[in-house]
Amino acid sequence: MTTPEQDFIDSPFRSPEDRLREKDQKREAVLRAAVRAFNARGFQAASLDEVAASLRISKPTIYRYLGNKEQVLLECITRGLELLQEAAAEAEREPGNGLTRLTHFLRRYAEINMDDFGRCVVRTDDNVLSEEGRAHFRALKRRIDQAMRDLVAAGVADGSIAPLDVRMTAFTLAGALNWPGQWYAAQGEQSAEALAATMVDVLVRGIAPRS
Amino acid sequence: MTTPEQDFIDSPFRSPEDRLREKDQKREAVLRAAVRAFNARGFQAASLDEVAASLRISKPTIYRYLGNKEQVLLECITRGLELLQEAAAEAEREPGNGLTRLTHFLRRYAEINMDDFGRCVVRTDDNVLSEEGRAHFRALKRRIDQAMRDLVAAGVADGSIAPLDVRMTAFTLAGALNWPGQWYAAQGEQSAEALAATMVDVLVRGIAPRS
DNA sequence: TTTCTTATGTACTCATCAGTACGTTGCATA
DNA sequence: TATGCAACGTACTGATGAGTACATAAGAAA
Repeated sequence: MTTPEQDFIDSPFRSPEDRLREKDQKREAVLRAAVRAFNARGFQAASLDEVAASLRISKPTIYRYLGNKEQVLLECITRGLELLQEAAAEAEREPGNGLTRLTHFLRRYAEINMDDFGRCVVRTDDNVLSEEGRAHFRALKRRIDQAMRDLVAAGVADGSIAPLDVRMTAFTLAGALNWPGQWYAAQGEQSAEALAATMVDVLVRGIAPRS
Repeated sequence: MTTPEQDFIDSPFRSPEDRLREKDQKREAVLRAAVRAFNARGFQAASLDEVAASLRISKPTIYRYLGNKEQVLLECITRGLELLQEAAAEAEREPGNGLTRLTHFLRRYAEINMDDFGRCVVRTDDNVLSEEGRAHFRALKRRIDQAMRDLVAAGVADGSIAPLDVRMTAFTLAGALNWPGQWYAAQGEQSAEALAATMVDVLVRGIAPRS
């Protein structure tokens, strides 16, 4: 953005950089199609032939851009977990007390779980992965879990959160906000943001009336 | 139990009633083995050969006692949903205000979701089922969902629950309490009952401190 | 023009299962 | 004793799908 760029007309002749960008876009498209298929029919049931067909390409092309089926899944999962990681980092940087920061994080957490890659994280069961894949997956999830616990602990420490068991509280919150990933189909009614906000509100205030 | 019964020695010769009872027990054992396999590896990944091997029988024997693979799953799911249905009926009969009854139900709900058949309900995704299976499954789930909403609505009506959106609240509660089914492996630390009670407590009171 | 590389498709192999045909054994009944 | 039926197991069929070998086409480079 610092140097002025000349406008070229849309040419069928691609420069080396164009080729690279195209390659990236194709990789991205494959990932997108795969995560949709995985979410819609489950990892095991979704076939790579299916994914390929949805892009009107052939299966070996998928193998060109990503490795085997598990690697496709791992990439999807990693994407989702990176989004969560960013959200956690953001929450930690934020001003305000523990509860405020946690609330922000929870909202983002819920929203991400309704996004394609986030849903994939929530819907993927450990045991479809190889030993190494599982270890990788679990390590990343543990970091998110730890971030959630840290925020809860901070809130408990500064008094903005009730003196609850940190582990169990984080588990309960995460569970509640993971669930939409199993259900949300973007079919509408409410936007993901609105749904997330409402759920977080229920969790923060509880269902018992406040005097 | 009204007529006195003679004590027989354990004989290898079975009466017709014994045969029937044995048949039932075998059917039960198959179901148990199947639900464990489904929960452990997922419906699609778990093979009936596997289930059969775990009982040291052959696959056709499974087909003798239950129909095809989907019917085995449907039976497991139905079992779990029947447990939930009973819990709902019980909660409705109970004395006390809406919140009290809901709280009881939520605890049972969570406990059932950590039991074999309950876990199966939570972990089974619609889309592995046939059209009819899916319809059956959804209808049963809808009844549970409705019972949960009714209890929330009753609590809102009698003032024992804060004036929240009934649908979203039920969804949030159910989501939070479904989640342990994805994780709980009976490995211990806490009993299912203790875990359920703690989670319900967090949900009822919320995480924000009460003055 | 020849050759190398990149991108892609066709057409396989091989493994895994769901589901089944059919045999066997043993008890029960006629 | 003959016949029927209940309770299994062995050994298949057929489908599906992951992963691969190899051909091909088209541009880039030499």
